[in-house]
Amino acid sequence: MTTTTDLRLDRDTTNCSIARTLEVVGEKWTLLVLREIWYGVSRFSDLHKMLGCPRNLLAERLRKLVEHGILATETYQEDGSRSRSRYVVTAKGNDLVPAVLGLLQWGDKYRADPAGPAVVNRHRGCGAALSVQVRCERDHHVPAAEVEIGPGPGFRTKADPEKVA
Amino acid sequence: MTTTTDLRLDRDTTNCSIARTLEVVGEKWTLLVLREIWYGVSRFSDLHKMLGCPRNLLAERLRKLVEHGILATETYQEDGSRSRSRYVVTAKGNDLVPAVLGLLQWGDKYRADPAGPAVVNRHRGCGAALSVQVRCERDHHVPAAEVEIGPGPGFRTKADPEKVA
DNA sequence: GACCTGAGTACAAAAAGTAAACCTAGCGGT
DNA sequence: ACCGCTAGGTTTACTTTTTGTACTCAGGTC
Repeated sequence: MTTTTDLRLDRDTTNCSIARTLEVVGEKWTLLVLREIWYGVSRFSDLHKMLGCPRNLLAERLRKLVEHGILATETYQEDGSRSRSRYVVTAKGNDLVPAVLGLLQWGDKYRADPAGPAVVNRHRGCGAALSVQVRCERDHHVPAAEVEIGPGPGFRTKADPEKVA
Repeated sequence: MTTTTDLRLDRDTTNCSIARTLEVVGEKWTLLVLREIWYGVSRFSDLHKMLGCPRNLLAERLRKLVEHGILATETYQEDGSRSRSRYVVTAKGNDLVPAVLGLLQWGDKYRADPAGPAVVNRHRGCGAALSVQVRCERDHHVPAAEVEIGPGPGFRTKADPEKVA
């Protein structure tokens, strides 16, 4: 990853999509809660059992994820129990899959268990293993060294934070 | 994302590549430090200026990233100054690009500034815009709904954490 | 009416994050 | 030889989060 324009030092850093995403999912446990729900765990007590995190944090993280529309609650009722609610991932939540699989892929490569990864992801139907890739619109595979960062429409400088590029 | 085998409730969660990755880069500021360095900022004081984070945290995060081989230090010398060190991303660090661009892409989609994103990423040379995608080995584009999770070689159950699948 | 279970809330202690002051080389000027 | 400047950190005192555990609450079973 390199840069041609000098975004370096007078860039206004308040408009950053990475930071904005981390505001929502960057706290401890949040992405692991999502992991469990993707893996099929949906009830509060099961999530707590799997994660081993404090119950109040689990409640808070779930509340925030629901607030942001990443999770939704569904009510369900088992025979001989009262109705309860469970958590499911929305389409907005599913759009986090590439980012999270990116983290998973890095962990598989650099911090793997001696026995190998605990889970593998495949393309349902086709059965082939998955990878997360950076591609350009012309469908070239883009390695990190060929990523070029340039100012976008919302680019601002520190000197003049009103004016957009 | 769905699951066929029941990974749900008796899965041993201690072998997880997502969690392992977050142990290294999941603390506050860490991914933003990497962002700045990818954007071309490399000196301690410049990083501090751009991020506005506490200096001790910046020092600690840099130390941890270097320890894990995600960053490396280089010494350089400007005219009339003593030699100093700056931080550069290693190949191991660059392998985090897909994950971080995944976060950026989500932020661009759901939490964009009214004016648009501050930066855009392009394929150097070709000039086309980038996207992060999940693909299978047969090169199908895989939407979240078609991701199938199954036990991998390091899969263990809670009941019997010794035995791998 | 006593007891169980799922889904939380409440709270004290520990850890992490924050802000600002302080330290420490080397340089260049005098 | 001393002075002050600068880059790159440490230290310290304070605030906020996270942790672990205990408690509540509502509906259903016995």
